[in-house]
Amino acid sequence: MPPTIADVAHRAGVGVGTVSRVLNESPLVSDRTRARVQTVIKEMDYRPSSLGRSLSVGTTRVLAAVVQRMTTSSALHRLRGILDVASAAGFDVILHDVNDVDDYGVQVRDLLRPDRCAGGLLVSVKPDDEYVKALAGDSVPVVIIDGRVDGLPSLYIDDELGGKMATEHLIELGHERIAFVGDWEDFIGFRPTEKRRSGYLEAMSAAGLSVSDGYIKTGLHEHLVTLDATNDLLDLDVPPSAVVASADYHAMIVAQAARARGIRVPEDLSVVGFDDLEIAQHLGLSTVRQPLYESGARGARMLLDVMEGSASSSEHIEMPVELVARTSTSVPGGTS
Amino acid sequence: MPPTIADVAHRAGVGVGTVSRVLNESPLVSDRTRARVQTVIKEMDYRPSSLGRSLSVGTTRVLAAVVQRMTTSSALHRLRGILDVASAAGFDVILHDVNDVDDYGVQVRDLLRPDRCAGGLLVSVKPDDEYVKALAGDSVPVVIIDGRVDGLPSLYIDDELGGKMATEHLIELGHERIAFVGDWEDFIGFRPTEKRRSGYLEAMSAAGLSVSDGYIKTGLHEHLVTLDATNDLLDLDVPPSAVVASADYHAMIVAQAARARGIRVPEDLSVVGFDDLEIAQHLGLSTVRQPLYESGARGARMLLDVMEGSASSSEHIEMPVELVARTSTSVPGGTS
DNA sequence: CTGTTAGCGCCTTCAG
DNA sequence: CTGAAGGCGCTAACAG
Repeated sequence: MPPTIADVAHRAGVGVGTVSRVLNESPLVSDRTRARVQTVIKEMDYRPSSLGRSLSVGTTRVLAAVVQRMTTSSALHRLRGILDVASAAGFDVILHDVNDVDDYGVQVRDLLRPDRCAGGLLVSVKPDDEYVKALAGDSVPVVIIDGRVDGLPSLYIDDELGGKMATEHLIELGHERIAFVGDWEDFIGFRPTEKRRSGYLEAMSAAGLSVSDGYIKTGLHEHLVTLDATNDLLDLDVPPSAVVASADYHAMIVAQAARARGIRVPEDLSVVGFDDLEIAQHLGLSTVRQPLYESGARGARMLLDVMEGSASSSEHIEMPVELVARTSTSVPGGTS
Repeated sequence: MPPTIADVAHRAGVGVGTVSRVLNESPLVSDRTRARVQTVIKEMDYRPSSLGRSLSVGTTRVLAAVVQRMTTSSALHRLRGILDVASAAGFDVILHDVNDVDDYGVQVRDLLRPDRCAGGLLVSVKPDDEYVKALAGDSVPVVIIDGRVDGLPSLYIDDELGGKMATEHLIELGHERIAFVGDWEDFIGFRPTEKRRSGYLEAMSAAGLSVSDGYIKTGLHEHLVTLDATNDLLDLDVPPSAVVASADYHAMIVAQAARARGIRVPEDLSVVGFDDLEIAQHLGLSTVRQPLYESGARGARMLLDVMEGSASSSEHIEMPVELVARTSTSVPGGTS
């Protein structure tokens, strides 16, 4: 129903080739005809069909972003970064939420084909080995955001370092009884929580601190009810004086659980999160910041580069993490 | 580079028409040939090009979701609902974040065309009047999620009622000094905050309660620093004993601001939010729940219906709001 | 039942 | 500089 290039050509009294040329800003058009064609285009409110164009040139003007169980705000922030640069570059972005453990490989492989998109962003999603190898096949270029896989351009942070920084912050404040609460809600991801926990353990042992029994509460998202986990912690004979949470989301809940029992934060319990969501700042939550929006934006830019061949197809970029001390942590006993 | 339908036809020793027929499950194919073709398809790992198909049938297998400044978790939850049903129906979804006040009309109009998608979901985005009229043009069908516009199928809630319910909850608990804190971060939306505030005012006056000077803090997102707003409130000679926030996000900050000055929640200050985000439950936040995920899912389903003509193109559906009382509200002075 | 053919809308040679 | 024609991958209408 919308006008086609032929309609425009007809009305302007030129051939479709000419219209196509003015559309693509080819210099091979006289100013006169160009002007005439452009006028007609305005008149008819003509917009070239992206479908026709894509089929013809063999490449789409869309990027695909694959996320998993998009429940977290961190995914949202990354997404914004992606959308902003994609949009600025004139690309649409298809958002795909993988929620089936079993055939996500198929889902992703089917999505990442030249007829659906020109490139893919795997956000916190780890392609299975088969897929990584098959990438040589008919897949479009891909970059990993929030994860690292050999052979694929990736953007990631040092989760272990992050966990260590959070813990060291507490140690420096004088804490000795430090617990760890976290989940690994990701089922096809990189399990950052495990690495953060390693960092925690490392920092503890480096400081000669021991981790008491029951001081580590981890589990699947659905099973780890952070509230309960925190209560368990607080019920111990020797409860922790501080806890490092694997994410701001959990840190918020830990703090709430504590306050609900009359335990003050940070006076009686210090809490550190991870991510530095927008809300963290408003809640005064101490946390390990990772560049969320930036990782999305930079990842998208990287993909664009790879797509046009101006970037190596196997760059690995580590984004910085940084401790942000706010008011949810203090020396044991309060008063900082 | 990927195999085409012609390749398959050739290898299977049949015509492209036949391959197309088995692809589309036409009954007009003998079991024998069908089997042979399918075998070849597997062998070659052939997948039909969505591009070719779309161009041919004249309609895409993609939905477009338009959001504005996707910063809130509520948008995220709605999005999940959309993705789930779209994906189940075999549709891709393009996510478009409008972030330019000026030409969002153009952006949206260009996006909502048959060559880019088969239907559009405007999430908390209000199409300008021009656009609504122009919908008769070459636009694809559209449904509004989280808003109501005449002439377009819409899904919405009664924001005024919600604001009223939140306020009445507080009133029933015995509060008389109730403040309102909210923002209207949306620049092209339906300004739900205004309606919620109206509901608040209505409830107050219905109860014969007066709203003191300075008890209403509203403004643009960037300018309304909730933390400051709360402090202003608490600095008043006669500070409120309760506040209704226009969203859980702000409620969380209000509560934090209070606690930071040693004001207990809910003993010294009751706080009600709006939305019932996933985190609200874990924080014990009393709030007015609106069905976020459901609105996305149902909106998408509705769009699918409209697209296949099985639904009136101008249905209005009001989703229910519900007060969820938790532990951030109590009678003035605490206890209970 | 099945092969062939004509488009779908656009870009890109290839002659003029 | 510009018009005409071929082809992108697929579906649908048409002969067999």
